[in-house]
Amino acid sequence: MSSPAATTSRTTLSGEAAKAFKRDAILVAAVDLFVERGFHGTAVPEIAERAGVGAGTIYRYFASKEAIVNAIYQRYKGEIFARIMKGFPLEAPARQQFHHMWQGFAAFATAEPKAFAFLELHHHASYLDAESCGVEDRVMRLGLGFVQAAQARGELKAMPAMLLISIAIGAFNGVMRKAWEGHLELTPELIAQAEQCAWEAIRA
Amino acid sequence: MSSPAATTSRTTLSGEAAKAFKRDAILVAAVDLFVERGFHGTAVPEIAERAGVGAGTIYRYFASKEAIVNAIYQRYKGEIFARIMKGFPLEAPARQQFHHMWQGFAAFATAEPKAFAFLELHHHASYLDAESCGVEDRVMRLGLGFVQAAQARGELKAMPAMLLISIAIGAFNGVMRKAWEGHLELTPELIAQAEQCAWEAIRA
DNA sequence: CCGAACGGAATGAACATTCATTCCCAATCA
DNA sequence: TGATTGGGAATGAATGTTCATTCCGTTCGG
Repeated sequence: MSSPAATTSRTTLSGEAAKAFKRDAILVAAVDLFVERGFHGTAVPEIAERAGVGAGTIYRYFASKEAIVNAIYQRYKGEIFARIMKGFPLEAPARQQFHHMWQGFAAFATAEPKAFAFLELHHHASYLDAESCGVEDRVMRLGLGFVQAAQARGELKAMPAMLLISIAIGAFNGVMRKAWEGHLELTPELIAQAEQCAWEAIRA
Repeated sequence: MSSPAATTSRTTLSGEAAKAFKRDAILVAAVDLFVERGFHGTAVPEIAERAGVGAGTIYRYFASKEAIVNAIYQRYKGEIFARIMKGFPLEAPARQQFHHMWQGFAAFATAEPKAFAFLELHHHASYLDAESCGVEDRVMRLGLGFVQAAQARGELKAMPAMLLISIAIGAFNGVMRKAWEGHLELTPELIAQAEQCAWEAIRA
């Protein structure tokens, strides 16, 4: 991200790009394997092989296996958060805010199913560091605020805000999981139907 | 369960009981650790220590680490299935059937939170054998039948049956997860509120 | 006393990480 | 221009550790 006028005056751009590309290849390979076999079930040399690099190369980009899993977590959690925030209808009725969130999550889960599965499966795992957990916390606090505001306006059920959130997120995850397992085909129509169901679960 | 008039005519009850007890201790210890650290993250000697037996003893009761995880899966999946089937209101309206299922799941998840978390986390993992996956399939097929019957009666939304199931199960899991994380206190009232929400998600 | 059950050290395989070496390429020089 | 070279990047075999499983001397119930 930063471009320090470092040691060499005019750095080779192609070199920088190649570096970012390789780092990406490692992360993508790791996501695949972590989803398929879990963190402890995946060997670092396996990640290297799938990424098309040597085992030692991994350690030029990441300090440890844990650093990889945390980098993945923060990258995709950040990506999904940015997608939700972008164009969020701050002043709109709850139904519209809910629509924006649901479709945002669905767009992400459809575009990057592996990444979404990863975030699901590695939620609150012991190898996630404080930074990773902090990301999750901030997202949650933000959501709580919107739910409570909507409840005050009488647009959502008068139940614990956390309950409504857990039901909506849970319903979304449930649908995505069944789709991932091949029991459900993720068409735009199905996503819209699911959205309507979830809304009816939490609306006043 | 079965009492075959086997090899020894009158077997020593205390010995048999002690054996079952020790087997149980191993399974309970394994559930705890698998939930905390995952399958690959748990060492067999750790299981032995928590169960209060020697590492070698484990292999007198289970052929391998995989056999342990499958025994756990099948035991608790069977337990939860039996609980749901027991007294299921076969001829009642869908709302009542839903109530029975929701409360049955909730009773299980409250009584055995670790076991419920285990079933959640180890869903469709690569170390589950055909038998374990079969259990899951049969439960699902049964549920599908009830949902489709209720849809035919116009009591549930006219959407893909699998969608309604995934939303209801997902909502339940979402609530349990947040409770597990300490963000929600599982009182009977909260469970009832969640039930009402989930019902409104799927009812016609 | 006997045989089965037990415990825990022993074993061999697999793993995360390191490091001595090779490779690549851009800048330099003849 | 074409050969040379310096240094960062990449590599994969080597390392020390950890793990699932086995083995055998000991214990215990009957």
